[in-house]
Amino acid sequence: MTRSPATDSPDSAPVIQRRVLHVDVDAMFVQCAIMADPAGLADRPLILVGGRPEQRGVVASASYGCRAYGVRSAMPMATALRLCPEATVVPVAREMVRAKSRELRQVLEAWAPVAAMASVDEAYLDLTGTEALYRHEPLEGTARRIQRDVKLRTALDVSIGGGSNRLVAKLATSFAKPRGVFIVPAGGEEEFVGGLEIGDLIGVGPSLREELRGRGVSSMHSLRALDVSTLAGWWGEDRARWLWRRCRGIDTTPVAEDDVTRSVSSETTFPRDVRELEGLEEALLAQTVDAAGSLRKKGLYARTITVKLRDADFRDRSRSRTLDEAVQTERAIFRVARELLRDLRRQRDTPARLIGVGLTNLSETGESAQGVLLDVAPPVESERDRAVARAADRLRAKFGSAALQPGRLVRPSREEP
DNA sequence: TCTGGGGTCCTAGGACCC
DNA sequence: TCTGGGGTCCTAGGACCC
Repeated sequence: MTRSPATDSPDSAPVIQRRVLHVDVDAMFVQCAIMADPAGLADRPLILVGGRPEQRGVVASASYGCRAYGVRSAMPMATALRLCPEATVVPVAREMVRAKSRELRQVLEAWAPVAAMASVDEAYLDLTGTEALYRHEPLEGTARRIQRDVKLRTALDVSIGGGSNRLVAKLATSFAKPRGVFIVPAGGEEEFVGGLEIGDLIGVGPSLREELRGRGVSSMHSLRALDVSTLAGWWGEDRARWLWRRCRGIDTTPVAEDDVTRSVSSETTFPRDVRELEGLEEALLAQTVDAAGSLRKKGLYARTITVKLRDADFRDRSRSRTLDEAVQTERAIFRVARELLRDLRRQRDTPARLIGVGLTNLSETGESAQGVLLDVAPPVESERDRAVARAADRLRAKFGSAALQPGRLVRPSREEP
C-alpha cells in the first residue's frame, strides 16, 4: 500500500491510500420510466415530474434529449415545457425506482467489501484492500468491469468516478457521464479539484457561493489562497477547516454503511393555496397517516413531531414538540400535530401552499426517555393504539391504501382488534 | 415561468445541570 | 458586587443534496 502525499494542515493525517469508486445511475428516473413502459416511452424526449403532474410540479429528471434544450432538475414544469414543448411528461415510476435501486445495491455489494448507497441512484464503494483480490488491476479496469456487470444484471447504465476519497470520486463521476469511467490518479487530487469551479464542490451551494463572491472570492484559485484563520474569521473553525480541505480535494470520511434513519416525513403541496383551518387539518391528518405508516414500516418510534407550513409567499415556518415518550401511531402524532398547526396559524394566519409533518428523535423502542414519567402520567400512546395501527397497516397492505380512510383511524371503532 | 418531496447536517439561542 | 465554563437538550430556521 502506498501513502497519500502529506498535506500541510489542518488535520494533516497521512492515511493508507484508499481506492474509492462512486457509482451513479445515468438519469435513473428516466431509465426506470422506460423500463416500466418500454413500448410507450423509449426514444422519446422525457421529463419526469415530481409532485402532481402539470400542477405546481417541477422536473425530477429529464432525458438527455431534453437536457440538450436546457431542461434541468428542479425547474418548474412550465419553464421546462417552454424549452422542450415536444417532451412527454410522466410521473416518477416509484416502484421501479425502488426495485432497481435494490438490484443495484445487490450487484455492488458483491464487488466491494464496503458498499454504501448514498441515495436511490448512487453508491460509494471502498475497494481498499482488494488489490490482491483483483490482481493489482488498475482501478479503472475494475470500474469498467463493475459497469458491465451492473448493465448485465440490472439493465441500468451507470457512470463511475474514482479516486482516493469520496469527494474526488464523486466529482470525477461528472466527467464520466454518461456511461463512462473517470479515475483521478492518486496524488492528482489537488490538481483535479483545482480545475473545477467553486460551485462544483459538494456542499457548496448558491448561498455559500454568493457569500464567497461577496468577499471577493470567485475562483478556486482565490479560495485556495486563503488560510484557515481567515476563513475561520468569517464562519468559525469547523466550517473553515471543512472548506479548506474541500477545495483541495481532501476528504477522510469513510465509506460506511450507516443506514440509520434519522427522520421520516411526509409533505404535500396543494393544487391551490389553502386558508381554512379545516382544510389544513384534513391535509395534516393525511400526511400524518402517511408518515406514521412509514415510521412503523421501519419499526421505529419518534419523540419529536414537527409541523411545517409553507406560506403562499414561500416562507417556511415550523413548530415542533418533543415528547417524553416515543410514539408511532397517527392517533398520538396527530393529537400533537394539530396543536402545533394551530400554533403556527396563531403566529401568522395566511394561505398555505404546503403542509407537512416530520418525525425525528427516532428510536427502535417505544419506551419513555425518562422511564419514571410513565408511572406518573398515562402513556400518550397505549399498546392497544399500536396494535390497532399495525392491524390497519396489514389491511392496507392487503387491500390497498383506500381500504381505510384516515378519518376512521383517528377514532378506531370497537370492533377493530 | 413560479418554484416537489424525501432526506441530512449545521447553527444559534435559551434552558438546565454540574 | 459580580457573575465561570462546559455539556446536553430543545427549538426554529436554513443550506444543501438527489
